[in-house]
Amino acid sequence: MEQQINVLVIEDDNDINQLLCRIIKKSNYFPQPAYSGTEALIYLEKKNWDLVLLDLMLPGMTGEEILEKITSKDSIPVIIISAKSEQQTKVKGLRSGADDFISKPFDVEEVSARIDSLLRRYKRAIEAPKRNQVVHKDIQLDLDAKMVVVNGISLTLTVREYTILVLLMTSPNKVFSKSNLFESVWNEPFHGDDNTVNVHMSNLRNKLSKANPNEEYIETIWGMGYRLKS
Amino acid sequence: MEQQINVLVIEDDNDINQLLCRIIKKSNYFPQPAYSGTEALIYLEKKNWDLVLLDLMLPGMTGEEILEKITSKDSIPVIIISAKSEQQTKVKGLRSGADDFISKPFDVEEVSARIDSLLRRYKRAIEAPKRNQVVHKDIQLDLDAKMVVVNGISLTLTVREYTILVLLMTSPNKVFSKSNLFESVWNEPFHGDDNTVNVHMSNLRNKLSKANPNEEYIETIWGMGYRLKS
DNA sequence: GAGTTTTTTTAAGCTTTTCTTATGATTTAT
DNA sequence: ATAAATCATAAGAAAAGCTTAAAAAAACTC
Repeated sequence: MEQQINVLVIEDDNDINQLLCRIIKKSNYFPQPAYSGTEALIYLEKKNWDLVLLDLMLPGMTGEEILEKITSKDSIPVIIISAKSEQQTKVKGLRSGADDFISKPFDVEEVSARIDSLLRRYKRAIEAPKRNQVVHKDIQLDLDAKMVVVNGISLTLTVREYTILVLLMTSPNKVFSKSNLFESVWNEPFHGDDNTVNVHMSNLRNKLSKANPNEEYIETIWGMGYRLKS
Repeated sequence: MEQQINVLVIEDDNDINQLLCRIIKKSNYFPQPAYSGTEALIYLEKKNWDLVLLDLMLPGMTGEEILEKITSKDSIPVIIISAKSEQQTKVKGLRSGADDFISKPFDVEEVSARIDSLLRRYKRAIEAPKRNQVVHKDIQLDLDAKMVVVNGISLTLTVREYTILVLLMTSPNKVFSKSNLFESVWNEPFHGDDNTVNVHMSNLRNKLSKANPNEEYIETIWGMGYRLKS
């Protein structure tokens, strides 16, 4: 479920507005043109915007006023796009809360790159920190919560079972010999005639198949060890 | 306790580097000059930087390589400051992860404004999740007042109990091992056979359940640690 | 420095997990 | 086909981990 990214383009010149909208659409964002300050305000109220492109010379309301409205309320990223190219205007714009300032005439590629760059940083900011998850078939393994969900059912595994499952799931194709497994999970050398690993495997399989009887997750490779069944 | 803001200035020209450092100092940030790519890498390892100013033409290592190193690891904001002013270079820089691109010769005020603007957004990003109120079930935790209210009843916790509760509540899903907990709360290495954490947990649970006998807040994950019960 | 509070240690009882053992099943080799 | 090797599973003993109370030690308070 991808979130759509909305960009408000506030620019009275029809051609330039269209051009900007085209740039935005090409990057797979969703542009909304606004041709006056007052129109812009209506849109600003209505939606949650991810980015505003703002011309400074506008009918109805100056760009500076709009900028103030935006920055006083939210922290929506703003890029000013303006024909006023004096240093003073630039500095003032940036200091009043704009994130970038592009002078007209602008280079299409640069505008696109600056939009992407700003959204990249903004998205990183609002994105919830990603969960540390590993998935195989319908097994979901959360490494922070140390939680295992199979077929929608939450399992309570013991440490050994959990550690074995993590090991298998982080190398889904590898065959783990008993020696392998033992030394990784127990952190001590393996002495051949040991049934311990087998028992834990059996218990783990048992719990997994109780959560989903129609699926096999762990494969026995005779004489070699175990592996996730793919 | 104000956090100092560190800015790494990677620029081989001595005069320009000094000028940039002066701009930064004037805004009350802490500049660190680096005069080559290799020198920059050393600094990058050593500290947590809030911003990097990066010249593209460098001895030892190109700016592009440094940019890649930075963006591949962290998300430190980067402003490129370069004499290469072709559109292509700009776009490429921005697309490879830079947040801004300033062409030489630059205007001092504009550089300063762009630095402030970027840091403004960056700080907002990292400070946003730092709320002073944390809530879980009917536990309200005020980090400023260091007060805990459960079920409407104010609790008096000891420092240890309080710190443990804060830790649990700031990562509601995470399982904290005793080692985890001990090292976070006590700030010293954990030696396995220690019952201290257990005792504090018991006391904390005791106080919590006195405030609300009908609710369980802390879950024991056998052999793994503790976690907030959700 | 005596009294109070907090923290740590100790120890006993309890719960859960782990390991061992035993037996039966399955696969491979001859 | 039969023996040998390897694996699966159940059950119970042993070990490890957790809880809690209470005492000892340490850290504050006045």
